[in-house]
Amino acid sequence: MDVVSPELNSLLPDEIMDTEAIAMEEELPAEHLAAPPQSEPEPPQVPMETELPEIVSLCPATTSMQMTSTDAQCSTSSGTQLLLAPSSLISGTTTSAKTTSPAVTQNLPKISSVTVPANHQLIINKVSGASAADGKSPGTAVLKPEGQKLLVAGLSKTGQPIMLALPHTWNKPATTQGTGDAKAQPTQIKMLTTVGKPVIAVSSASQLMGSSSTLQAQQLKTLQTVKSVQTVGGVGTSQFKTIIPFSTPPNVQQIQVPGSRFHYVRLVTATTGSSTAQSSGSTNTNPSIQPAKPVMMNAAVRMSVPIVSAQSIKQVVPKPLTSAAQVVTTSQTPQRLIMPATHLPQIQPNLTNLPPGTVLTPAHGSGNMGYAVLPAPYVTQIPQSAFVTLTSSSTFSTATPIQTQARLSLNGLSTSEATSRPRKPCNCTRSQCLKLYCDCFANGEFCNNCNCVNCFNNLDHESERLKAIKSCLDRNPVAFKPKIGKGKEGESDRRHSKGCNCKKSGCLKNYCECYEAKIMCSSICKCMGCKNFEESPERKTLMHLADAAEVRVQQQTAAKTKLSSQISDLLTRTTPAITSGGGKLPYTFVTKEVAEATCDCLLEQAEQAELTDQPQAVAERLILEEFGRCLRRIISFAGKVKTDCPINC
DNA sequence: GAGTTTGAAACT
DNA sequence: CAGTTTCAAACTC
Repeated sequence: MDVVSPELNSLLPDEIMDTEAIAMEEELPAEHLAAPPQSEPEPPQVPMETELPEIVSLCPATTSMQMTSTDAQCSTSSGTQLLLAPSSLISGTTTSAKTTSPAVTQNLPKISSVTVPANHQLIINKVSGASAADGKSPGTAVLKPEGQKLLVAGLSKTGQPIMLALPHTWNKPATTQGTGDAKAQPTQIKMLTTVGKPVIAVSSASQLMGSSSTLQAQQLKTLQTVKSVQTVGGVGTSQFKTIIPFSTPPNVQQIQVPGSRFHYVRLVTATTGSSTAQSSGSTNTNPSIQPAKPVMMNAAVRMSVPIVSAQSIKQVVPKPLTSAAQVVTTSQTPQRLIMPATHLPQIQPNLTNLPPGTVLTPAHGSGNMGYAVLPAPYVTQIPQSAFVTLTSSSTFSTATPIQTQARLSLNGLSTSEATSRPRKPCNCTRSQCLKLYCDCFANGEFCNNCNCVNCFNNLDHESERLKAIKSCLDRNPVAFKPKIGKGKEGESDRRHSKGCNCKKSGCLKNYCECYEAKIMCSSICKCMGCKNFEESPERKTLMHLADAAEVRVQQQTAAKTKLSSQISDLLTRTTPAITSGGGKLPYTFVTKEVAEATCDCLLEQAEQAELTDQPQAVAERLILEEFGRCLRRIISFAGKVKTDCPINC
């Protein structure tokens, strides 16, 4: 299957390919492709992943606000409810409408009907003129050619909104195809739903918003957690890339590489009408024009980002994005974006002030797109206070002022992982950390504080890294997917996706990926002499030992913590008594002269004791008492010095 | 810390 | 797809 259309390939870094969606589609059994009754329970199929390929997207608020009527929807084969609008775009075919959430349906136009094929693909063809519902293309909803916007939204069974917003330009052929003909090359929007998971596709902000581009920033308030979406692309192609438009201009797009944990942020300049994205399935003959466009999105900021209801989307209050930096936040997530609109001359010098590793990719052709690709782990690795200034050299030649300082606080899984469970530093020496041997690379993270040699797994070597990612994905499209995921129903909750291949370790050492993941080997393992199964006495023994060791470690840690706390408390309580005005005493108060004077005092005391024929014990006591007095005098003097000289001198 | 063992990844 | 090599982590001493 052609995963990435030529136009998106030209638009995005090479490595941005959706393996997860591919796998997802491949994993979907046939029964899931058939349309079940709406009331049918959730299909049992569970993707072999623990990390749900949810997607964070920013859905333009005005997309739904532009809608004027209500209740346009249909259902997918998986039971997902879809909402299609506006009705003027669609002339009906077969699928019956279903009721959906008022939050979603409000302000949406009615449509007569639309067909969602049993393969979970919603195909909307733009056909000029009258209805195309001539039966020649079953399962196809027909768009009118006016370039109108289409919103596909709905609710999953869990009530989460599913939205697909399309720019009006989507029903034009992609500019990247050059000779594309809108009529001959109908736009197809392929929507892949995943069992029980909401789907969101977000259109290009610039395309959607038109003159309302200033509203884009507010749209950032909407964060959607999404399962899988494929959008854009032409006939026979599937797009699984994720670009989430933030605004225009500038546009900030999150790009998710499904199957991996790379999160990208792309800042894109405004696209003009001439360079507006046009989707088509035909070949890309003009890659220079690359507008922001909606693409497949996936996960990784996943899990922790809650789904925002369609109502929330509509409640976003448009507010012009002016020169002042705006902090766009969502009440439901800590994610935010600061986007000051500053004029070009002020920006260009900032190119030299970018944080290390920031990648600026020259704009293509038309020059209206410049972007930076920042893997989210990098975002999480840089200080939160760091601002990333992104722009494009070619952008400077345009009339559109661009300066985007984006501070992304991705509060997703990767962030928490990065902060709470920092990856063990790698020690790669020969792989340049660009092969899956490297744990950092394999987990989609940059090397950070590692001990590697000749490391290329950083933004200084972004091009090499991207090539390596692509190479890995070529070899194995799911190379960046978690290996440990859910097994089939009735099996263990977690299991290795490929199974191990151990021969000598008995699968009871960390050489074994199953054992390392603290899971038992399964039927798909090809190991020899496996002892990593439920009833294995060796395994039980090891588990007990490991548990005991863990308890010991925890106890030791607790003891250390308690001791440290006690010491700290003691110092806190005693410090005021030995200081003057708080703070530390001058650290140079024990000078050579002071020490000599102290020793003289002690010797004098010793001589006194000797002269008076005191017993040794008494002599020692007298000396110690003298020492105590000396110390008190020293401390007292030091305190006075500190008072006279606030700076430690 | 150096050397060995191990199995996944990469290569052929 | 199987066999071999490479690689880095796990392990041992």
